[in-house]
Amino acid sequence: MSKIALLPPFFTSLRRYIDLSKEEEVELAPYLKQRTYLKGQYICQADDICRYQTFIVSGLARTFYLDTGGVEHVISFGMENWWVGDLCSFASQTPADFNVHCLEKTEVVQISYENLEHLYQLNPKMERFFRLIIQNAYIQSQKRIVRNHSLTARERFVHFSDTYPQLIQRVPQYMIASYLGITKEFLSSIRNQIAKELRN
Amino acid sequence: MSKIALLPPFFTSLRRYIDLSKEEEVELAPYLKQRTYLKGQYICQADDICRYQTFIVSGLARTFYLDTGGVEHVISFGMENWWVGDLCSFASQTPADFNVHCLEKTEVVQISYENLEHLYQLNPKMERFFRLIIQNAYIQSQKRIVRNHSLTARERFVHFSDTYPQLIQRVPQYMIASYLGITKEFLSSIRNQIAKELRN
DNA sequence: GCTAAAAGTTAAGATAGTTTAACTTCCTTT
DNA sequence: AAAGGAAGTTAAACTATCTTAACTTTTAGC
Repeated sequence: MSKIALLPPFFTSLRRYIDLSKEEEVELAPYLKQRTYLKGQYICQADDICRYQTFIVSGLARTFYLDTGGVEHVISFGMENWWVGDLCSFASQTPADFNVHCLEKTEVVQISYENLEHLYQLNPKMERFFRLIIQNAYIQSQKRIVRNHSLTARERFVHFSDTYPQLIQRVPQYMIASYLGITKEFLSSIRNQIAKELRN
Repeated sequence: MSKIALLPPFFTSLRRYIDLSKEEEVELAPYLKQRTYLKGQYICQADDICRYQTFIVSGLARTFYLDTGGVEHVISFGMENWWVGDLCSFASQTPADFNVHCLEKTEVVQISYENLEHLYQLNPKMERFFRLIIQNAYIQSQKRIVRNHSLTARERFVHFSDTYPQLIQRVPQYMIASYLGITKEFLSSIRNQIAKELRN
């Protein structure tokens, strides 16, 4: 049992960007796969080919890679209503650099490479939808580069806390440090410093 | 006089991603604008609304922004066959954060916001084309975040030199330093160090 | 060609962030 | 309830990078 219907929230998310009739939903549905990952499982692993674009209905995942020294670098978190996956690997169907790792039980809707290419042909609205989704992701990515250039570690942490207050609760601190590009020790000292200032 | 036809290289670039018949080219042409910017001119200025997606046929531009302290941060360079513009401003038709500044005389093909939305309706291939262009830009942007996290300043400079050897010649060093997220003085000392090592 | 402005260099002193390592707290599992 | 491991903290020593400032070289306008 336990597999509830994940398609309604998925279609709700589509409808934020494109108009979709009930008939079109029915047409798309056969190309979509519902799945539940347990805490600790991987949606995508480095060196495998990323076979799916994955929409998170509930739960939480992080995308990270291992550098040549074996150190983990978190490059993003994905939660409700976000898409995750190694887009480079998916688009070219070549081995992934990134791992997508569930930090909680995570329910998803997935589209395989073949099905997505098929859907693009079937309904041009899908092309528009992903153009818009990826466009937003790209804009956010540029803004992150800007922040990395012009903010201090402390300012980046404050921005992160303000932007994703839920994540501060749900994600271990050392992963947030990695996402911000600093060590866990330094993040700890930043938090300590902020806490001290609040006391005064 | 001087305005040569910029559309052929533009269509050649489109054809790398989508099939386009001669008739379709003719159909698109009225929505495209050719323009030449002189060295030093701005394709887009912060606080203005970015009205065009701009394809560079020849020349060179940089995208930069001014932080709250008035310091310039170069976020990208654009040369032949690249698209430039403040995508965030363009997509939402709100004031831009970025400036796009020509470092050389730059010949471009531009599409206005209204015309692009029209073209998306007119021919769904355009939606596909921009989905692919933006997808590549996003993948590159993610890779840049990865490099910023895991490489030293020196390694980032070496990667830049290897990837864009032409730009090393064409772009003032202080702009490259800014792009790499370091000071011009530090880049100077990195180059000095590399030159010394080569002599041994 | 001359001159001023822009770009690049050098070096000393300052600092944000890292490293190491020892310690504490908090979860899990049994 | 005890034990072991994962996560988080603290602090000292260290390093990559920045800041400042004086200097040199290159570029561009007259």
